[in-house]
Amino acid sequence: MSQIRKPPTMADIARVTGVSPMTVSRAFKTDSLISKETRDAILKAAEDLGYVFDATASNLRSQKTDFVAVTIPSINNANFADTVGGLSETLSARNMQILLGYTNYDMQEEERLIEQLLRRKPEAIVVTGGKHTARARKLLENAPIPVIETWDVPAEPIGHFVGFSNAGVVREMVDHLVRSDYSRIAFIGGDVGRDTRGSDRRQGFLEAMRQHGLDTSRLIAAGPPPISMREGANAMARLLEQFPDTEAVICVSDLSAFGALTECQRRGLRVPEDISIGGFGDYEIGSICVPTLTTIDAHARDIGRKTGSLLLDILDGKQNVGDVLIEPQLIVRESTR
Amino acid sequence: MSQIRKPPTMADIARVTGVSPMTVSRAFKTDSLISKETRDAILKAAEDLGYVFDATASNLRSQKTDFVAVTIPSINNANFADTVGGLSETLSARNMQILLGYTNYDMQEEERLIEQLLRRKPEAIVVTGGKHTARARKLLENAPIPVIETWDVPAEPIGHFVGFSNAGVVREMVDHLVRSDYSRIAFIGGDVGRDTRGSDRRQGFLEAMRQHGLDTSRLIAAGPPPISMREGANAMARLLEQFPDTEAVICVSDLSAFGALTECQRRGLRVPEDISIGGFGDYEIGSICVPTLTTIDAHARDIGRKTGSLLLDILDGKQNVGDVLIEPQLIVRESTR
DNA sequence: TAGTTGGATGGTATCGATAACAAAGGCGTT
DNA sequence: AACGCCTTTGTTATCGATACCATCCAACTA
Repeated sequence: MSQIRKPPTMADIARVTGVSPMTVSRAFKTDSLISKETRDAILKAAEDLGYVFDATASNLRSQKTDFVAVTIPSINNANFADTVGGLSETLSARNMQILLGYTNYDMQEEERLIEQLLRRKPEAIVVTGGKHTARARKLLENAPIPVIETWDVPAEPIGHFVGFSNAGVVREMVDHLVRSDYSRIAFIGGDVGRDTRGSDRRQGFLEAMRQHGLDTSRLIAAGPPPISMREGANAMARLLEQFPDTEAVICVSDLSAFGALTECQRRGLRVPEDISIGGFGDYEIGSICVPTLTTIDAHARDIGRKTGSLLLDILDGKQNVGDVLIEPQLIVRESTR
Repeated sequence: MSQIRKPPTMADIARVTGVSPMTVSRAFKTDSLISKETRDAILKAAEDLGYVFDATASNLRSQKTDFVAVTIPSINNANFADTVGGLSETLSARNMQILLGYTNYDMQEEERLIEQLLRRKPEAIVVTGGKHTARARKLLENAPIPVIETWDVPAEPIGHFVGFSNAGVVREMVDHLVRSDYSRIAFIGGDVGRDTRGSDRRQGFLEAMRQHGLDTSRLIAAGPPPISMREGANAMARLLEQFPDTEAVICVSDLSAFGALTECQRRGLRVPEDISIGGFGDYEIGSICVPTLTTIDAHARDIGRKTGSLLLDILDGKQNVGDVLIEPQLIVRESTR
C-alpha cells in the first residue's frame, strides 16, 4: 500500500507539530534554547514520521560538516588502525566523524585522495607522513583548515605534526645491538622510494652503521610496502644465502620480523642464539610469539589521541598550540640477546 | 599580505571566465555536453583561483552523495579490512566513497552508528552481520536506500545479503576433525551475546558435536570479542588445566588460534602430535607460522567485491538481483593431523 | 531557401536546514 | 505601573551547486 513518498523534512515536522521549522531545527541541537515540552513534542513527531536528519543540508547552511579527513597508507595495519582508533576516541567526544582514505603507500594516490577528501569540506585534515607530491602539498597549504602530519617529523611542516623521526628509531635499535656486541647487522625493508617512512628507517640504519664504522651492505629490499610476513620470510631466506654470517637483522616492522623468525625456525636456526631479530611497531604478535620479538613501540594509539586533542585545541582557537614529538620506546625481548 | 578571504565558488570562476555558473558546473562533470575550449578555460581558471569543488552543496541540490555507508565491528581486523578493501575497489570505479564506522562488536553502538551514518544520506548501507537491535532494524528498513547485510545469513534479511552460515563453517571443521578420528574436541570463543557471529560459531560447534554424539562441555569463553592472541593463549592455558586430555581445539579466529599455539609451545606440547588446533579466517599468520594452521577461508575480500557489484547492480536498477551465498573453504594445514 | 536537428550555453528556482535578527510574553524589580 | 531582562518562538534570507527548461546558432536536409 505504501507509496513511494519523499522522506519527511523538518518542514513536515513543523507542520505536524504546529511550530515553525526554525523551532524544529532547534529541537535537534542539544545546546539551543527551547522549552522541554516543545522539544519532546517535536522529537516524538520526528520519530513517528520516521524523520532522518539531513546532514547534507545542515552542512551547507552552517558551513560545518563535523568531518575530520584522515589518510593512512593501509586499512590493514594495526599501527595505523590504532592511531585512527585513538583519534576517533578523542573526536567522538565532539561528535566529529572521521572520513578515512587509504593511500596504499603511494604519494600519487595520496594526492588524489587529499583532493577527494577536501571536497567534502572537512573541519581538519590529518595525513600520515611528512612527504607529499608538490600538488598535494599545495592543496594542503591552501586548504582553509588545520593540517596535521603524523608518524613523521616533516622537513617543512605544512601545519602541525604529531610524530617521531623514523630514521631515529632505527638508529636507536642499531645502537642497542652494537652495545650488545653485534656488528654484522642487516636490514630488511621495502623498496626504496615508495614508502617514505620505510625509506627513512633504512636511511637511519645506514647512518647508524656508518657512525659505528660497520659494514652497510647487508640490505634486503623485500618489495613494495607493506612488507608482509611472507615477504619478511623470503627476505630472510635471501639474506641467509647472501650473508650467511649475519648476526642480527632489523626488520621494518614486527610482521616482517615474525616472517623472518619463522624462516629461521624452518631452517633450524635458533633465535637469538644463532641470529637475532628486531622489529618495529610493537604489534601484538611480537609480544606473544616464541621467542618474543625485540621491537620499538611507536605509541600508535597515543599519536591518534594527541592528534585529536591538538586538533580540538586548534579548532577551539587556542593559542600557542605546538607540535607533538612522540618518543618511541625500545622494547628488548627474547629475539635479541 | 594575504587576507582571510572566502574560498572561491563556481560563481567566481564564472565571473573570471565570462560564462554562466551553470556552464562552470558542467565543466566539472565528465559526461556533460560542453565544448573543449570552454572546459579547458574553466578548469584553468579554477586551478588559478585554487578552487575546491564543494561536495556539500552538490550533494544537497542533486540529492546524491556518492557515499556508501559501511559498518564493521573493528577497524583492526584483517578479515573486515579485506572486505572493505574489496568493496572499495569495486566502488571506486564509480567514484563512490566509503563512509566507515566501527561498532566495536556492540549492537547498541551499531544502532547509534547506523543512525549517524544515515544522516549523511548515503546511496546505500552495508552492515556486518544479520542481527541488530529492534531500532537499528527499523532504521534500516525505513531507509530509502539499498541495505546489504554481510558476513552472515540473516534469519530475516532486511534487504540483500552477502554471507555464509557462521554455524555452518564450524560444523564443517568439527566434521573434518571427527573424520580424522578426534573426539575430545574443544571450542575457544568469545563471551556469548556480544559478537553474534562468534556466538553462531559456538552454536555450530555445539550442534555438530551433539550430532556426532560427542561431549560438548569443552567450551572456553575467552572474554568479550575480539579475542586477541593473548586471550587465545590464556584460554588455551585454562583449557589444558580443566581438560588436559583434549585432543583438538577449534578457535574462533586464526589470531586466537595462534595464541593458543604459542601457549602449547611454551608448555612443550607438540602441535599436532599432542594436540591439534584449528582456526578461522585464513589470516596470513596461519599460513606462515610453525606449524601452519588449519583454518577456514571465508573469502573476506570476495565478500567485499561481491557486495560492491551487487550494490552497483541494484543502484543501476537491475532486476532480479539475488543474494550471494559465500562458500567458505576448509584449508587443512599442519596444525591438525 | 526554408525547415530541422543537435550541440552549447544561459536563466531561474530549488535542495533542506539554519544564521541572523525580530518579537512576543512572562517575571521580577523599583 | 513601568521598565528591563530573559526565555521562547517566528521570519527571512542564504549556503553553493545544479535540475529543468529555454535559447541561440551552426550545420545539415529536403
